[in-house]
Amino acid sequence: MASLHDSESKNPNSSIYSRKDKSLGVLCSNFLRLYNREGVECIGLDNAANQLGVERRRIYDIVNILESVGVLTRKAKNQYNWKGFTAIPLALEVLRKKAFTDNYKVSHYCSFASDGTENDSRNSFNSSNSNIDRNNTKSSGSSKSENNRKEKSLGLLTQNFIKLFISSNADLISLDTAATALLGDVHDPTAMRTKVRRLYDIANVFQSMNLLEKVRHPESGKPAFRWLGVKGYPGSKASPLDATNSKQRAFGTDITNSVDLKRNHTDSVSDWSSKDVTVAMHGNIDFLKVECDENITGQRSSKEFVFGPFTPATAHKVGTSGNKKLKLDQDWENLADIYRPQYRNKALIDLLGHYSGAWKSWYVEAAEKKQIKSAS
DNA sequence: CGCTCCCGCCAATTC
DNA sequence: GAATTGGCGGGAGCG
Repeated sequence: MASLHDSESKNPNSSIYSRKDKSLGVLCSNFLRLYNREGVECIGLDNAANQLGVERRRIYDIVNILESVGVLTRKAKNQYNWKGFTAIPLALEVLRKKAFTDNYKVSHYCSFASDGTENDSRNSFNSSNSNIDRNNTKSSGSSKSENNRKEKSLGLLTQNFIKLFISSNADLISLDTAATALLGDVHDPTAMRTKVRRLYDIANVFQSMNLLEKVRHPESGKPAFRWLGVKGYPGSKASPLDATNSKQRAFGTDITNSVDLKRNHTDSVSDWSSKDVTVAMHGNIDFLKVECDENITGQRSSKEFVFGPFTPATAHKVGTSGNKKLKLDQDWENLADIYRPQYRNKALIDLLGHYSGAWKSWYVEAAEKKQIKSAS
């Protein structure tokens, strides 16, 4: 039904081109919509670029950001594994811990209380290694920072940006502030501009995922961002924007049982991730069904799971659980081909808005699942 | 006119 | 040495 194929006439010359239609945020939404559905496990960059109708370069942006929050993981050249949103909590939890371990002194930066305490030129923030899974610190010899490239990667920046939020008690952070903090010192206007540009990119995709919210700062009136993290709206038990059809499965069983009005920024993440999620993840596996067959142990039986609102409108039921995943890849490609979203497609845009809303309501729903349950 | 941030050049990395 | 990745910032769109 209301699918998004380009039903209308082909609309030859896309009349109204808007820069916005090409934003990373929109692209991210499309990307998510395209891959966040059951059965998806591997993503080919070429395919993605084609389906989404953008150059490869943009895919890298999206993928890098998504990877830094666990939604994807690199599998091989041109290949990524889809982990899904269920992986976000854990990723955030890890970040939170890391942030503490590394002892981010964000507040320090946020308040602009500068004092030249750091001992070296460019500072800590970036260099705070991200994932040193390699315990063998080959820090031998030159600390020359040859790995400069890596340190400046979008992925790392993304994680640091997040850390900034979850490890500080600042509710609102402007990109300038963030950039300043992330840059450590460096009073270089050029570096600053570049950093801010990147932050805009990140902020856009996070906004599309509803992890971040852009608001106007009360006084200054300047734009700033608020970290929503995994629990969308804290205090507001508010009205789920039109609970997009009831079909949505309320997210596993008990995932968010602690949501509530914690309203404490510091653990906004843990609310969703730490305890509950952990439990949920171990508790009912079927809850996270997106994974790669490779290492799957086999039975996990039925229960096709659809993650929240991004449920494909026309999803074909996998029904018989999955052994057929082998050729799923192929099917997927074909199927995707049919859709072929186009930015110019007005209908698509609308639809995306719809999904965005759905995603939002999903949060609310998760937060109130208890009530919902008793609602009957 | 200043905030956003798309676009794609081209260097670093990886096959 | 070709193909992938992806930093980077010019400069255009938009409010």
